[in-house]
Amino acid sequence: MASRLARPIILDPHGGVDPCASCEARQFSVCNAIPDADLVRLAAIAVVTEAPAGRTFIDEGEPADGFFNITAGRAKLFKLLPDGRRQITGFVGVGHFLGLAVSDTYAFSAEAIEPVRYCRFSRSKLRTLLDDFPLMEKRLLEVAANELVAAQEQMLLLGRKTARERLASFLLLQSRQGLPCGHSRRRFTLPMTRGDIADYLGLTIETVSRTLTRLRGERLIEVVSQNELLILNHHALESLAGGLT
Amino acid sequence: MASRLARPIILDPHGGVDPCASCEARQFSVCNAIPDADLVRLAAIAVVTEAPAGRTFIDEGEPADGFFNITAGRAKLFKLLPDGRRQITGFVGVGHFLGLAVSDTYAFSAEAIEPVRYCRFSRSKLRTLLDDFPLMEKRLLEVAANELVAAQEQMLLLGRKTARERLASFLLLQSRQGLPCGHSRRRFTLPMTRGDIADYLGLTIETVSRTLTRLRGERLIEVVSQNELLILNHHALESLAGGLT
DNA sequence: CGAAGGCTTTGACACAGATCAATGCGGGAC
DNA sequence: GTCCCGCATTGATCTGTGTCAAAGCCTTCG
Repeated sequence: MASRLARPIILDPHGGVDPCASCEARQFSVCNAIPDADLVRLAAIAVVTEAPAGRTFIDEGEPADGFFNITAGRAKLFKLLPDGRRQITGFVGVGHFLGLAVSDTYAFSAEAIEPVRYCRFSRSKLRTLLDDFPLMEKRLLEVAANELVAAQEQMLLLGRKTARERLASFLLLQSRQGLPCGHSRRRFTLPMTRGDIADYLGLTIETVSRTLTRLRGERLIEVVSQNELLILNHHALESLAGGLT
Repeated sequence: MASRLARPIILDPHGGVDPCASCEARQFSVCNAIPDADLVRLAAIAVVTEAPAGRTFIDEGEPADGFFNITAGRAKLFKLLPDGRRQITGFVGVGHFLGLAVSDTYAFSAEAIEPVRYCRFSRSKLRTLLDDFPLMEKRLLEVAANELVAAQEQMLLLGRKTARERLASFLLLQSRQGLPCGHSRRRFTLPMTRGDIADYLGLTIETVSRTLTRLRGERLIEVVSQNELLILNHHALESLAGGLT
């Protein structure tokens, strides 16, 4: 992961290779709605930026002057209450588009979990681009609709599932979202801390830890290392996640 | 309300008045993206339907062959777990567009709270219409983005707020969404039952009831009748909803 | 009018998960 | 190696909210 980020950034506005054409995130992103021939236009308005792990690169409440497209690494999105209580609303990775909200301030914050690289688009320039490429707007609508479905699923989890059910749901989600290539999907990495998991599931660190221990005791999972995990009984985990027992 | 619904439906595919042109929901809806001159096309593909209070008119998991646009009444959207636990993901009213999800089955169910009237569009016909009116697609994207923001706010509520904070947030939301005309915004109606409120806030009926009683005791609200409510101390309610104390 | 049934309120008690408090562990600096 | 230091685990206890149970109170309907 770190080695991928260590490569020099190849954005070069004054000619040379078109960075968007060689972007490895393009296939996962709404950018793929822009035809190859027009990628220069996309590249012209994209500002590539990097954020080290732990850096907050979107601040809830700040003026929302830009949109973001993650091209490397993973980040967490969250909202805070004044006393510090935190709800993580999602973990996002390569290809994820951020900042859709039609509002003048960001509705959430974003913090890099791993070193992150992203393209930043100004609101007005993206607007113009979208007007010229309605297909991209269609893709954005698709993406938004899918996120809405995921958000409703998460509301069900937060409002009605028990701690065990939440963990089961979360682990299955992570196993599905695991790095697209490599890893058998039964074995995968959790790039986030227990605290992040707790804030995503509406629990405390201790409950997450205890629940994982219990799932391990029941032979549903195996905790290979602190952030590597193996699913032993996929079927039982699915039942649990679905609310049976 | 009932009298409004008792009016005859004026949809008449073989000529006569254009029903969409005279639709009172149009101003609140994405339909307003269709220019007046083309409303006939919209009317041609809309099937007007009514559902009495209590009727479930969208079933989670069923093939998603249609999209819906509410033109009268209020409905609740929800997801169920196999053992009956229910999470209400939202209350929707006039102008609300349902069924965005890019999936072949519905991700949630919808049930009328009051008598509801809606326009139903088949997936393919709406697709064609959207291709011809990109402005409507833009409006849909806006709507979806706003719903996403609301969904994230609800995740914060469900994952991190206390019962009192949830009720305060809910009451303020309802006072804002109260019927656009009439009512002073301090006084408003709750068209849903305590059970619905509980399932929306991730609580039980008893906790909702007790918490309302307590807020009443603290003179933050007044419960005029079972489903009519008056906000006495808006400021204190805002603080509570925001997580202060 | 009075009976009936559904919704709401109130009370007593239970429990899942939070809080408080050690202790354990693993990876980086040197 | 070994000293840190942050994260994770485990234990003991507490508590907000759930559960169970019993009234209360509208609204409908005969």
